[in-house]
Amino acid sequence: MLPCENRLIKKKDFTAIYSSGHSFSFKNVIIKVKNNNLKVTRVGIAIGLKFSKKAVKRNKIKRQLREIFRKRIKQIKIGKDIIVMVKKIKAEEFIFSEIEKSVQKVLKEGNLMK
RNA sequence: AAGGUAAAUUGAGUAGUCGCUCCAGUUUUUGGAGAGGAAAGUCCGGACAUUCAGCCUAAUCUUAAUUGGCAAGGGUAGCGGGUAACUCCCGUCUAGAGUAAUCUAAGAGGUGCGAGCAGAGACGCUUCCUUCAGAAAUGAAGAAGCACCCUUUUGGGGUGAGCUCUAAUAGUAAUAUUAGAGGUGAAACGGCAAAAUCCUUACCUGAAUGCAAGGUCGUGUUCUAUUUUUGAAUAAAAUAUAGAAAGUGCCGCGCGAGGUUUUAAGUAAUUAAAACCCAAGAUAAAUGACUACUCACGACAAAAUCCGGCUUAUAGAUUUACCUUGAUA
RNA sequence: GCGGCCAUAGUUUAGUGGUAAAACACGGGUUUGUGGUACCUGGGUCUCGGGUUCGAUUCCCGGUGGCCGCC
Repeated sequence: MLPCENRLIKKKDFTAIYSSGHSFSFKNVIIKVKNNNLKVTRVGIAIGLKFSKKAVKRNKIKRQLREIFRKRIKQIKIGKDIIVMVKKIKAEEFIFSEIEKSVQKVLKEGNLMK
């Protein structure tokens, strides 16, 4: 789990990023980014019913994404708001290492790494 | 040994590193706790909260509120019991399925069950009608009284089972068994009731909405209306009250119809007593990742007010009781 | 989370236990030199699985998919 200051919580922030954020994607992972005028990076995760109808699967991918960003939070450029979304995934690709790789690629594409 | 029936338990484990939620301490890292048998579907029933509550009667007065009754609405439907309550559970009767263990059932009465004819009376008979076969005539199918015997032909008679009533015995009761009587003897015996009730009967019951119920504190933003003051000409500022929009803190929120063990009552569901125990409480919402070892190589699936049921999903493992068949003694 | 509703032809709707209906659309045919119009005609697993019933789109139970409301 991420520390409190690195979480993206408020509804306003989400709608702002959805409307005017830059988006990048690789395979099944999509990212939306916007500058905030703070000294921290904030990450929000959006997993809808469309990903899977089962709560277990949705919870699991949320946890895995959080773990990925927790490891990398200090490597990401400061002062960004990020939303992460995931499309439907086949059972074979539903593995931690696979998701980690694709997230890594997306972050490079968006030029977010230090 | 094989096959079957009924039920119960479990739902990978151990060690380490980093990280999350809550609690306690302490003052900057220390200790403890952290998803399920279905947490699910939301199909029922409660607890709890808010709002509403017709008529009569008695209690000094008042009230839905205490007593007794009615109306309206809702529920239940073999019989008996359990429970806070239930469409649940237990026991039992009847009917049906099975060699059996056992399983299934919403199982009161009336009205009703396509149209017409005969008939006292039709859901059944016949005809129309529908479907199938056929070139057609026509035949078959469209729920439902039986078996046997005698006589003999479009019929007549007898016996049994079945039906109704009465009595005795057993049982709290539904009911069962035995005995007797009655008419019927084929067209009136009997079937369907899941329409979850149009009417009746008996019994039970305030109703509606649901924790996004509801309560409370403060902050600050925007808009609208009103009042007062300043001010002056339609504008600005301040104060107070009310409403709306957006966002948010706290309570509700987990010690409870609670668990575990023992004893007692009961065929059982369950109840009573004693001892011990405290076991998630989040709010963009906590359980993940990595490493090592073991095996059966891990199914279905994750709390969101709480509890009792029902229903549906579920890999594998373990246990108990019973039944049938076969073998041996 | 709590509560409610719906599913019938390609689309929009009827259908209160007894042969699945209408409009538009679509396919085929006739008329026409061709097209339109007009006329004739065709196509349903009544969302899926059980149950009650002689008989179910309709009644009951369960699943699947979709939609809506709530400080």
